Amino acid sequence: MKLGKLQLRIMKTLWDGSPLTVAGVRERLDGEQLAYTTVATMLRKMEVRELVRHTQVGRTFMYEPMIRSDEVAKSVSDELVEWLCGGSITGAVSHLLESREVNAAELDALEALIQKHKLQQ
Amino acid sequence: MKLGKLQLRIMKTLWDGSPLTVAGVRERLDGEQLAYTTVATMLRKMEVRELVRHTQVGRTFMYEPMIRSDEVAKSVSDELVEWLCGGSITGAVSHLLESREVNAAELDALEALIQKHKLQQ
DNA sequence: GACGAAAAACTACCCTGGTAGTATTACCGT
DNA sequence: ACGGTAATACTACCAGGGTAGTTTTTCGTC
Repeated sequence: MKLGKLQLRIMKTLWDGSPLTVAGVRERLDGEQLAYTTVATMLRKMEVRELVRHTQVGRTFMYEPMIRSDEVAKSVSDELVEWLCGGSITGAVSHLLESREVNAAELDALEALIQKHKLQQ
Repeated sequence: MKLGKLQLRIMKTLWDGSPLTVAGVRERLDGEQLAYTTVATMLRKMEVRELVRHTQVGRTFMYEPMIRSDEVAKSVSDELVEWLCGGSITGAVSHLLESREVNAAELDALEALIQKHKLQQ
């Protein structure tokens, strides 16, 4: 999948509510304001890669996402897990836990999460 | 931090044991064989970015990593967690669990992992 | 029908990763 | 001292992300 930073920001904007015009995407984008043409150019490039598609209303393009956020989340987290520790989930989670502060409440939440998954099996 | 694919492969090679010559890195690299000059060029580029450094022995360069693997792991996983779910660890782990098959043994391992962290607090 | 605003199209750059060919340098063995 | 080998240096190229200016089209309004 492999999205750039701006591409992801745009996708998030579209996932948040679409279809949107270029101007609509631009004004809803988080962070610094970009030139209109920057957003338009990026959307065109993303359409070539089939990340988004547009339909025309009058002379205006309405953009919509063509991939779901969970697909991207999966592919990115797959990549990370592969990257970080050769595909082992426990390895990945271990890394996550080691490398930052996790308070007791979060640990409890994680425990509950695992219990839930155990039941589902 | 932001390493490319080849850059990561090279870093892993160096983390695995350094210093190494260009030839040493090349032959230890996983995956397909690359041209000698490709590896050398990449190492030079990486030195500019201070990912590696070299010392000279005779006319030969010995390369060493300048960043630790856990620094990279942290920065990458930070980015992912931010990316995926705005910084929530449980959210990230939830994504990991949802998006792939996790067997009972792994769930047990995860549980143990969390217990261990609970004790450490 | 002319004009202005807004939209898209086109074009141009820069940067970095990746890949590798060619040139140069330096050492070593005979 | 010379030739070969192996090392680095230099150069070039492609792709894709990111940024934005300029040009063209089109539509609505006076």
